[in-house]
Amino acid sequence: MSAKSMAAAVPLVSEAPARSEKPRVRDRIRDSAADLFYRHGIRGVCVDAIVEDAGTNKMSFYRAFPSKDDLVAEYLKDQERGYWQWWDDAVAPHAGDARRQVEALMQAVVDLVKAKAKNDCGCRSSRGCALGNAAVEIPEDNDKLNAIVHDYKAEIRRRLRRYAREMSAREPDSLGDALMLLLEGGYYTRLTFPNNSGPVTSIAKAARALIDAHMS
Amino acid sequence: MSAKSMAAAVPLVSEAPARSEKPRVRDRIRDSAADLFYRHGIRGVCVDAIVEDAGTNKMSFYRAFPSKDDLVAEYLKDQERGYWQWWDDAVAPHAGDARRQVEALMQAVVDLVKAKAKNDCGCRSSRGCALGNAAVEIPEDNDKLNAIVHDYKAEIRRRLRRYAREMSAREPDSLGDALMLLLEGGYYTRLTFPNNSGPVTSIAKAARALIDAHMS
DNA sequence: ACGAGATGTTACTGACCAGTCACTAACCTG
DNA sequence: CAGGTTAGTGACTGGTCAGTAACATCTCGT
Repeated sequence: MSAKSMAAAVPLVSEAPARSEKPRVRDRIRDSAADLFYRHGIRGVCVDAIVEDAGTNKMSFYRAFPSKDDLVAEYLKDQERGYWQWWDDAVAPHAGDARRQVEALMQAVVDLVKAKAKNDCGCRSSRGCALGNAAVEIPEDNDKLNAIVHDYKAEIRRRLRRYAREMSAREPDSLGDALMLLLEGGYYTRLTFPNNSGPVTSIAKAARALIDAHMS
Repeated sequence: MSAKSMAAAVPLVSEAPARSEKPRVRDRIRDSAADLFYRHGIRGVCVDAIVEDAGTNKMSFYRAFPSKDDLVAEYLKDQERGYWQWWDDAVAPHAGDARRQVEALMQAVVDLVKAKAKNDCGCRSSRGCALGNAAVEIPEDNDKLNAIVHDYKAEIRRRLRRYAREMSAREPDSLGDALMLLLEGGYYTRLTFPNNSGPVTSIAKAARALIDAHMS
């Protein structure tokens, strides 16, 4: 946790580079979990599979996380953080121009889909939205996890409605919601159209048409 | 399966109506499974829970279904059949007018959302699309179940593109795909906006705007 | 009333899975 | 080098779950 221990992870002298510096167990677990949860679903991945993938063991897991659910919560929050990072990067070049920001966002979705696999920004896309998919699996009485997903989706809605307002659209809330439907539909359909030819490839064009319709 | 056994389910004379004719075990299992799978997800419902809800026992279950997976396959196909029924009913009043058919379909989605709970046609909506949600849970190596979901989504896409073509839209495939994104987004967001105020309430308006944009 | 097919009961197997325990080994820091 | 921290091992508990076996009962058409 301390700055000192962080520095210690960096080799002071060049050493046998056979295997790069092994990160802390906790981080390896998080990385493995992110990968496995995303690909196989949360209920489809057991703790043993995670620790095996992370090259560690169950005791180290439970020393780092009180329970599997706590790891899931961290996974969801990590995915959310990464998503907002990706979002902000996509819209940053057009600050002050809400319309261009939305268009850049939608184009970024298309680019993500057309990218080979996991790309630099750490965003996975081949199975759509990690948080949305989690909503299918989280039991309804799990308030903690459901709240994470709900807050995240509510923030998406809030942002898109704000863009619509900023571009002075007619009925900005309707436009914002419509854009959200496109976006969510894009993620959802990735589950069954994992190739680069699914309906999501039309999302940028559709968004432009929708915006035009609200800019009389 | 035979016509004779079907007829036997219909009482020939009026009889004690205390409890309506108890359907065959197999059908009760299917009904319970449909309800539980939809509400809690497929991996979240065990065989014991299904047979208890159906008022039967595990042996009768395995006499009627070779495995849980076979029940899941039937569940998915049942849901699909019910969905097309609902779809066809929604568009039937506007046969020959593709644009009105799409508009009626989207309005039917809104109506479904605004309906209190499960409605007459047997369509459930509070947790979105049963088939789409299943796609989150089905392991990638389960070709049989994945094929069911894929074919279903491909048919949605095919139909919407056909409507777009029939209404002589510009770039009909793009319009069809855009409509599909709206539709799928509507289902997906139902998971996290289960009330009647989610983005899906804007779907009919959004669809009209999109169609307009393709009808210059 | 009878037989056959449909259904129920109980108990079981084997696999999986979350979480724990006692103990050991490596490593960093002072 | 001492003592704390971090990580690894293997065995274990208690629970869940899919699927099966043997046997008992019910129902319905004839």
